[in-house]
Amino acid sequence: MGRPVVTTPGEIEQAAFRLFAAAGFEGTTMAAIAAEVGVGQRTLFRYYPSKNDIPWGQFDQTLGGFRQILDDTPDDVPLIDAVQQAVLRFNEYDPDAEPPHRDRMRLILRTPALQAHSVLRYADWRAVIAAYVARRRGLAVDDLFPQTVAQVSLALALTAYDAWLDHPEASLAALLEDAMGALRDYVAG
Amino acid sequence: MGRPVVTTPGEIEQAAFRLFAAAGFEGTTMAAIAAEVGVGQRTLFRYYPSKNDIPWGQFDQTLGGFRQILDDTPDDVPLIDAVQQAVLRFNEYDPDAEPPHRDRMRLILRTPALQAHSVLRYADWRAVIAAYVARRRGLAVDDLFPQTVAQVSLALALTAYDAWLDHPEASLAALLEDAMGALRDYVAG
DNA sequence: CACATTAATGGCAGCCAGTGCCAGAAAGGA
DNA sequence: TCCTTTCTGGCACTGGCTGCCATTAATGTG
Repeated sequence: MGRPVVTTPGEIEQAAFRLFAAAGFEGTTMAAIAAEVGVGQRTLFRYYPSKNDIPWGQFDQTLGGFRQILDDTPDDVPLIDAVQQAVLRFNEYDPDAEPPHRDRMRLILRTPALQAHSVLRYADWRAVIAAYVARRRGLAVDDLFPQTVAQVSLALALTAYDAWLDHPEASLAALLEDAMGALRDYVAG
Repeated sequence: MGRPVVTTPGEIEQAAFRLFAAAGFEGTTMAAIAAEVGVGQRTLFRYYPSKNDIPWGQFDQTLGGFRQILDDTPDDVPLIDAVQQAVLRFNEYDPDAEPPHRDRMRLILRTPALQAHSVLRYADWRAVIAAYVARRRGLAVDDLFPQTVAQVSLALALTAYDAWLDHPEASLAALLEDAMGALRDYVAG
């Protein structure tokens, strides 16, 4: 029971993106978003801990799915393929869900304040990979190997995403493969 | 000519680190730092564009040296070795300069606000690597290969630094090598 | 020796994100 | 009807940061 909620994270997100599109991220104040939603500014901060978190939406909850994808992978799949495939599948979207996803990622990857804030979000994403790699190899999560794989996986994903923003005609999946290919070339010499 | 300056970036840095050590980064206000230096708060912001930039000190100027190291590398050195060696040399410090360097890096890598802010600084560092790789391979800086190498190099450096904070007995150089070794293992399968 | 010119200082007012506090609103249950 | 629960939103406040501008302290120049 108790007083019913007056809005939803989704509603806030939509209102916010509307304003971001019009005035940019920096040019949009929390007061303006609150007004657009028709809610008190104080309430806004109960739905999103910071302005920087709004573009990320429900990212945290999707990490469970990411973990699931990895756990569903048979252990006889080579580690690098397991991780690579999981990253690919985690970033698959319906064709009609792609344009908004791209807008969201453009905002996140090209707005300095969000670019900075993102590393705090990526940390959880990396932890999922590190935990999986540690289990597969019988290591501790903090060991150098799992940590390296997690960091490198993020590096590849970021590179692919960034290229995707400049080349919308290419598929994100293909770019992720290309980035992995570049890494193999680099290491092979 | 004109009015002489009343302080230096170095003096500010020292005062700031003194306060950070006592009250933590978040617990130290710009007003407190200004008072410690004996300077107006407004002046502080002319020396450092933001509180987050103080721990980075003169990092920007060191990038010239990084570029130099790469440019001085003979082109017949395999690309991966050239980059790896440059990263190693860029992070070499006198034995007596190491403890403060470690404190600085601990602050940067373990304080969320600084961790976030750092990506904006890393961007310049990555650009140095990307530019070098692009030249060596006759590619554009924006191409996937140079960007991937730059991102991955940063991933390795961050992994090594993070491990270094937990294992002061190990040398940073050794950890960088280990991270590279982990990457080779990972890619080799 | 005045007197410009130049360049840095620092105070002040103000913006914006974010927080603690608390009174009040709106639901369900006894 | 009253009580409990839960969410709301206003208010005051902190802290980073900026624009504006008068002031200060140097270095020329006549």
